[in-house]
Amino acid sequence: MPNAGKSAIKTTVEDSALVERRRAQLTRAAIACFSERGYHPTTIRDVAERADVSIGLIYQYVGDKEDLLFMALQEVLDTYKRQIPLALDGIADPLQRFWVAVQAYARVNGSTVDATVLAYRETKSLRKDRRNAIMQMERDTNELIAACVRDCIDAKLFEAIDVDMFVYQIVMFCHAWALKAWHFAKTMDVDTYVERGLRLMLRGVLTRAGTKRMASLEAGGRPSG
Amino acid sequence: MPNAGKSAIKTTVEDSALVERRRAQLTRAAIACFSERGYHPTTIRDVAERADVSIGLIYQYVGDKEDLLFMALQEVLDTYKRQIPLALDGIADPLQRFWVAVQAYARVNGSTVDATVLAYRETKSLRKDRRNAIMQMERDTNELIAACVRDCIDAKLFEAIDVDMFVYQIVMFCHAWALKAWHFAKTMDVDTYVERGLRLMLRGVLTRAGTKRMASLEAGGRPSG
Amino acid sequence: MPNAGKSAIKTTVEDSALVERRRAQLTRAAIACFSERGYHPTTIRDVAERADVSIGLIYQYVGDKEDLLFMALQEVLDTYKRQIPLALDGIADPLQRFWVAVQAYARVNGSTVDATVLAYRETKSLRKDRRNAIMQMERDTNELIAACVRDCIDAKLFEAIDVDMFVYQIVMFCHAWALKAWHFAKTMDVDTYVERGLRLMLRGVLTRAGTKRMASLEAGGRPSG
Amino acid sequence: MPNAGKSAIKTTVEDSALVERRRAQLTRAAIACFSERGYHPTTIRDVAERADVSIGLIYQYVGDKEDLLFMALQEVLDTYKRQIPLALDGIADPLQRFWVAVQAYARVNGSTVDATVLAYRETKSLRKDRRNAIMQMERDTNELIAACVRDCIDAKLFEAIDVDMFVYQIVMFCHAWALKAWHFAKTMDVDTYVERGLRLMLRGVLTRAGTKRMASLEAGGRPSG
DNA sequence: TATGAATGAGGTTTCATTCAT
DNA sequence: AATGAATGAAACCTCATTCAT
Repeated sequence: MPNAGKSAIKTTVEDSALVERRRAQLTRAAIACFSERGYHPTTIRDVAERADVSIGLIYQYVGDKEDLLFMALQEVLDTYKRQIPLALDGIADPLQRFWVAVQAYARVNGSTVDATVLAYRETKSLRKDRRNAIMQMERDTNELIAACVRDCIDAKLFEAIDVDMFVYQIVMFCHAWALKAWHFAKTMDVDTYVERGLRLMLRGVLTRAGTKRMASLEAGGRPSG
Repeated sequence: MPNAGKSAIKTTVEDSALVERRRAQLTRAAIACFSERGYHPTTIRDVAERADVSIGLIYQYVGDKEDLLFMALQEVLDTYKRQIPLALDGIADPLQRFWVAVQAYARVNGSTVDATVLAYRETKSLRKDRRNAIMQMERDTNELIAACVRDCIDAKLFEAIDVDMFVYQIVMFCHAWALKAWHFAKTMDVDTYVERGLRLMLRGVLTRAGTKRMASLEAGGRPSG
Repeated sequence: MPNAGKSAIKTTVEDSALVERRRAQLTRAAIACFSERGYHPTTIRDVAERADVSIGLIYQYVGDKEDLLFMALQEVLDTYKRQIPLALDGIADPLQRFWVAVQAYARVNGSTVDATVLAYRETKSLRKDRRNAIMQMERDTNELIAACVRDCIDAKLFEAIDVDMFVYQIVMFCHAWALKAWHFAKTMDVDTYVERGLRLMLRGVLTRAGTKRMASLEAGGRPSG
Repeated sequence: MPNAGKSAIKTTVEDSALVERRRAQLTRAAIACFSERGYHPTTIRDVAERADVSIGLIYQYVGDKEDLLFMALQEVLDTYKRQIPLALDGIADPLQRFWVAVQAYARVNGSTVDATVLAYRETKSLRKDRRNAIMQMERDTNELIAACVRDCIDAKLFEAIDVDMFVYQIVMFCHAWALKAWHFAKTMDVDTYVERGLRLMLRGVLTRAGTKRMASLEAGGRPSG
């Protein structure tokens, strides 16, 4: 069940299916606009035009402009929470699960570079309670990866490393693709980025067993793009 | 020489020492305001009050509000460029130089968390040419660290790793301290953060010689606070 | 025949009994809303919710928002025109008729303080022709009292006073109960107010015969609450 | 010292003489606009144009639109508090003082009919605390007249009547000139109105001594326009 | 050089009214 | 006949910028 925080936002419309649909429409438009120009410079009129609705309509589904930002950020964070489990589905090997999870994370990043940057830029523009809600969603996502790391350690594929720190390094590494797109995007694609990056990060993390397993996975073909 | 971009910004004042002094004053105020509330929500009046000058005065040293942002971001980026060489001064051992450089970088971060976040949030609010100038400053700083890495490789203390990727991982790791302060700052201080983080990142990077050298450095006492 | 101004208001509904019923329902809601918050701050939605109908329905019985105000004010003024004759029914003595008429007037006031204030506040919000219609209704009501006064003069119970002025003083006195409710309502009820006020106003108006008649009425018991 | 309540209103302008002057200018414009069309239908632009200033300027001397209303109502009420003492200056005879006070009250009314109506219509549009402040000002003014009444009673010129009630009847009588201008203004001027009205109201209030004094005053010429 | 009052374009938000269902 | 989602004009208010002193 995505969108746990849908609760708070005001609407004057009663048909809840319609509310769902319109909100999705507005969220899409908001992400596009905010990503392009930033939250503050974007006007409600911009969002209305992008969503191809009237200005008035927006205020039937949303209390104020900040709600649009909240919806946008929720959607961005939610995408991770949806995509990672999806990518993991059916995969059993811990090392492969780890790799696939990171790859999924980075791919979401890669496909929505602007949205990721948006999350970095504008989370602070939210009221405190909403900022906390967004941060909790981020923690939830990180936990998906942390679980994979712990499984690798339990399976003796990873050394007994500092999990929290390692997860954050991985997450930051993924975000870096978006945040420093102007540096990386010119020279490689996301999958190459993940490949090169993980290879570097795993050097000191894989056990001997882990290294072997990795080799066999590569022989069998790691899931690529 | 700080303020490489001195060129562009308009002023009606002729005494260039005065311009220098006022600009520094305004930059300080701007960094404080923008860090606190963000660029767009901050008003010129806010900056004027923080700098304890009149609104009119600002426009004698600055063409428009964006100039203040540019000056602020320049100053933030400049701090790295000043602090890292300062910290390296007098140190010869490549491994120690590397460590000290990263530490200096992270410490600047730690002492100006808000300013670092500011750079992430608001660089996009600049006009293209200025955005490029800021990004170039970031590349220059990264190069300071890259040089240390290459020296370590040349000295056979580091394996022949992917330098560019490694530097970015380190830089992102440092920034993470500011960007994810809400996660880390509760549980440790910057130096501990650097310690734990680098230890993890260096696991697969140090050569056998590098590992030994590291041990001896630790015995002799790594530079602390 | 209430609703003399039935003419003007637009409707798309043909069943005239239904129109009557719905209009009454809307008028009640409008009086309540407008009294509470004033005409302009009240929204059509407010009225719709109070009347427990949809917004769209309102526009099937009413041309625009101003119609609601007109209906509301008509209803308020109409109440006087209905209540005074009702109270006078069966009473023959001129002095008692006068007293009862004033009392009835004041009681309507007392029971609908907000509505009376509404009439004072918002009559000006009407278009000229409607404003005139409302003022005519007020004159009609005043005439009901003026007739009582003239009867008292003809019966030598009142001196030959300035009738017009006297009627206005009485009417204003009654309205004052509503307009200055914050002053009077704390210390007495309407009937006491009328009692104290009329006693004062009649001091110089009653003839010797009038004074005697008053005394005998009081002995026999004036109609109270 | 008029305008005890000037305190609360926000301004960004420091020169307090200028604030005083601008506020007076805005208040004049506000009274004119609000009287003409009512508070809600009047736009800030209307006031700005009437005062011949920019919209922005208004918000340097006033926090919001409601402040304009408050200032306007204060000014209206203040006029009474200034004019009555002015008219009483130098007059000693209690009966004449009473007459002159009522006359002054009614004249203010007469010269600012719209403003008086404004006070009736729009006091409710104020926030509670300000509404109270305005009502207190009204009570203060009433007290000026009440004092005259009490002096007349003490001097045995008035019977020992219900002072509070009498004062309210007089005040309402004066207001009626404005509130029912459409009725009275056609047939007489204010002074005639006061003359006819007071003559009626005083019939039962004057003592025998009071009646004599009144006659002698009239012989000597009551203060007219 | 320094000040701060003045300007007005433009942003967010509301709400009377319409109209397809 | 009844509903309520959709519209968009127009209101309030902010704030970057100017300019007379």
